[in-house]
Amino acid sequence: MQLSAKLKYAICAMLELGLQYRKQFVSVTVLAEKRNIPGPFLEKLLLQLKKAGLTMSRRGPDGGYSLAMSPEKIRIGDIFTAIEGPVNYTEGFETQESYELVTFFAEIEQSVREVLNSTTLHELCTHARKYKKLTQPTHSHPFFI
Amino acid sequence: MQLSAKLKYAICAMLELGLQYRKQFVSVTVLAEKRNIPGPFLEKLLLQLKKAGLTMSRRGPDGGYSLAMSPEKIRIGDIFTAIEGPVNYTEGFETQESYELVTFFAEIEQSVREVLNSTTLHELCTHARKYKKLTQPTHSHPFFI
DNA sequence: ATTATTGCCAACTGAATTGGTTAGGATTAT
DNA sequence: ATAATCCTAACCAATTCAGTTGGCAATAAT
Repeated sequence: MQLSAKLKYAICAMLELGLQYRKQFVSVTVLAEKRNIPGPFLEKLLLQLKKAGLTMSRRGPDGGYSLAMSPEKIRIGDIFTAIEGPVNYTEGFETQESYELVTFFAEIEQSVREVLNSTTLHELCTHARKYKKLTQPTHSHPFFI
Repeated sequence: MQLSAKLKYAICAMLELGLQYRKQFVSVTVLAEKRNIPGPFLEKLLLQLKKAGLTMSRRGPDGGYSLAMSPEKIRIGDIFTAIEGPVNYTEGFETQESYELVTFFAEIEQSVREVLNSTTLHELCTHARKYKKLTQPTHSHPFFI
């Protein structure tokens, strides 16, 4: 039971866009190289995220993608939903003489939703920045080379 | 983001076996008809559940499947794992220059595990019995036909 | 105006997975 | 013996996954 590559790529890309928020548009090529994602594939994902209202874009030189809103307003669950469709655990049980399970799985579904919606992209970015500081602490200053 | 038919079938079947626990072995055919699942397909699932140690079986006339242990000891997560493999949300992030996300998704993974492991098959059976009583309350006694 | 740079869009592809079926063999109660 | 059952392997069509290819549309800089 693993996450799809699609979803992982999407989350990586959104994280990177979150870290670059309000700086400039990031081109697909740069994003793809930075996070080691196949370019044309990432392109489709960013477009999908755009249609879901999570990213925006500009064409032409120095164009690229950016978040459509501040990282505080984007939850991990939003990315999930944009890529994999809405969480729906109950569908299908009705047809199998197992109505009992519908109400039950509705609860599990709700729990999963809460887990995915309990974290924003902003928190993920904070986590990532802290991580970066920990792993690359000695940023040598030009004077001390 | 839906559950696979496989998983739904497996849970329906396990629920039915839970309701019949300690009564008799239930044949694949009967189970399949009762829960409206394609027979040969269900057969494979029950075998898979057996290999995971959740069901046991007996061949020959009056043979069939039964739970390998009491419903109290079987968690929904166990059925998930038997069918879909272990929950693993972190794999793949290491290779994408996104180590930051590993620790993060390990937490989400843990939350999902807890949700799935917080309920036993026994509770599901209790829920189902209650549901049955509510929907089929007037079980007409032979004397009063 | 031209050109280079970007995003946008549709079609295609190979491999894997899903959701099954078919056919036959092994075991066991009667 | 035989009928009922599980066990095993092979097969199948359709869909999804994980991409690639190729061309069009917009835009900034010259």
